[in-house]
Amino acid sequence: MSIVLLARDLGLSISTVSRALNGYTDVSPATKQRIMKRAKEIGYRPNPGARRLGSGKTSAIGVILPSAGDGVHFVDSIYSSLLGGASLELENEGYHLLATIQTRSDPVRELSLYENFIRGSWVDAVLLVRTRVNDPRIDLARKAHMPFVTYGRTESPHPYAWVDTDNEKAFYLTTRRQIEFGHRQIALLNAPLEFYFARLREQGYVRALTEQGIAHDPLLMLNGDLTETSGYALCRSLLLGATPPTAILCATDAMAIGAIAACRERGLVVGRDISIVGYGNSSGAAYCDPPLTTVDHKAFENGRHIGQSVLRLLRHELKPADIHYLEPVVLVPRKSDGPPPSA
Amino acid sequence: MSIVLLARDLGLSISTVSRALNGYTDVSPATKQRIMKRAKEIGYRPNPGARRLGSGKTSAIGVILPSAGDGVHFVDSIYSSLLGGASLELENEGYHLLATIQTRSDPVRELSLYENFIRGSWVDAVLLVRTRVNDPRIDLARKAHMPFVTYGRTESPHPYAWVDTDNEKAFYLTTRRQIEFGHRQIALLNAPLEFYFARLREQGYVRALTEQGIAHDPLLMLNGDLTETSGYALCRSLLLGATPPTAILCATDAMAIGAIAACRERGLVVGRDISIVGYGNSSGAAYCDPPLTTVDHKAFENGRHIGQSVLRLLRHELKPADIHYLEPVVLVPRKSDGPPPSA
DNA sequence: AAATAATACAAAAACGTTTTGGTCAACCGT
DNA sequence: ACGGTTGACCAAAACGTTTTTGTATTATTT
Repeated sequence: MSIVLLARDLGLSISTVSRALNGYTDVSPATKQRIMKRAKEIGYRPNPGARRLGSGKTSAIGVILPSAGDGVHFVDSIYSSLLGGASLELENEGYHLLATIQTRSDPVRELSLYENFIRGSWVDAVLLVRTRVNDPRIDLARKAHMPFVTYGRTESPHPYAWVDTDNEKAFYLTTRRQIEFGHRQIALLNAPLEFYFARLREQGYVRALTEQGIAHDPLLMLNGDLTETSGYALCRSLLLGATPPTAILCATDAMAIGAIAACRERGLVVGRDISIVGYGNSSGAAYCDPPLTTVDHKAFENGRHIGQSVLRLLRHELKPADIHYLEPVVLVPRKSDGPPPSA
Repeated sequence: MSIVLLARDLGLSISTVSRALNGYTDVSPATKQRIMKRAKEIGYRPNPGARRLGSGKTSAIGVILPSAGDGVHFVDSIYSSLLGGASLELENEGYHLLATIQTRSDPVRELSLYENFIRGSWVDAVLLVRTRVNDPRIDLARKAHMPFVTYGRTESPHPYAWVDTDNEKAFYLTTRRQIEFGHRQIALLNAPLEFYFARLREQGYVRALTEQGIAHDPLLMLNGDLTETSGYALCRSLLLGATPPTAILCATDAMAIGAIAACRERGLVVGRDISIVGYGNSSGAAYCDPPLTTVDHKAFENGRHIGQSVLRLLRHELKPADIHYLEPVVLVPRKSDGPPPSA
């Protein structure tokens, strides 16, 4: 099965066969054809280990998947779609994803896992998802000269390749929508602000409010993890407060579903007495009661862009500084929001 | 960084260093200590490619993740928890998951992806999840002498290592619960019967009915994919039928949520007018309206068992025939089911 | 005290590629 | 007809481990 046998079988040297298979030009088209044909017949597959040793290339892309929340043992569906898209693009070019699933969110351990991937030369590139405002992973990869693409931006002085969804716009749009409905007390159930996407969402939210001359109220800007449980708890505390909001924007559909449950518990009819908006357009969003107004952020498409970006990086087609993609979001209006009860 | 440099630095031969690092006994404890210490200081990490080439071991475990449904671009959260658990166990021993995410369910492509993993010697073992009644992956792995662990059983004449949840029991219990509530028209919204778990669930369902002298009605046994959309459509068609069921058992919580939406649309109050039961105890199940009665199948725990089983297989501690683990399920009673309206 | 066994280390081969640095012949322009 | 270029191929080195086999030295047995 080895290239040695294949070369012997063809009466050619190992190097010629290797170069033919790797698309070098110093092999005549006829010979190349012959090699390709025989390789397929014989079922030859280069040994990844040997290839790795010979060329230093691993054909693997490393990624560490964050869990959805603290103590929660599953990956946010956003990331599974994202990885699906990336995987699709990468598989086509013979790359595989080397994935570790983090069962608890732990930045320190996450970094050490990436360090292992990078320093141990396990991979040709890494995917950095769910970027933080100051993300040590960026520096780690940069210093090790390991190509990387991030999903989400960060505050780095150096240029880097990123793919992102327009989080700022998304929350600008949903906030504005609530304002136009007549809401003035609009709450934001956000992710922790250490994540850059959370900061962008807050910016979009604040911008919409400011534009309309509404002061943003810190008491209405809460942070939690991305789960239903968190959405429920946060919403509950808001409703029990002195001046409960008339609209609540959530960082994920899951949070929104939790928030809806909290409202229901208080006897509020969501969409009439109070507006709830999600984010992500998850599969469940259309089927909750009422159907959830949300934002489609096209995770799968983003994943494809990430995959393509990695490939361009590895082929040296573009420099990191020239690889940026901001996916536009689309608002998915459904029944969970509307004018405030007073209007 | 190479072992050569490390050996030279220590004034020892490469082989001694290698053997010390790999836990062989023909190195004196003192020397071993010295080597370990220096290796840590110097930050030595064996090159995975070279190790792979030298030993034939890859330190990678291959898995292909199925998407939740047709045309759906995300991984069922069951599998992400499962992989989280497996990953946890495997990382401890220095193994990584080599994962491909299937964005559409395509058994042929799935098989070819596994073939690539196996024949191309990318991995030391594979994880076969969501087994089919007749699963060609089993034969593929067996014939290639590739160690494997399945999640879910199958109809294979040969012994193999498996981990599974007690699907039969789960649906026996939920069906029985409905019968005890007084239901007689109980529908089953199942996964396609090509999946072995779907068959087991049907068996549990039928057993409970038969035990109580109730004939199972083929018209009440429907199959779909595992999404909300499918649950909605299937439930809708049941409700529009001649004799609508008074209770509906669903293969996933997502399907149940879809089913609840369909009931709501018809003006039925779930938990009072009709019973709906899910499966999986997903994070959303507790927050839908009404909170969903479901079955906790401990995907994360199962994943840990899978990881441990793989390790045992690779260490030759146990033979495949001796690795079986059936996780007990626990019913999670909530508010979505109860006595039928007539009672 | 000699024979045997155990211990601790080392030399060298093997793993299967890619890459480097050629060689040789045919073709080119002048 | 001659140096220079190009096209097609090859030999050998390199990659960094593990594994196999070998060899002193020391300990144990009889």
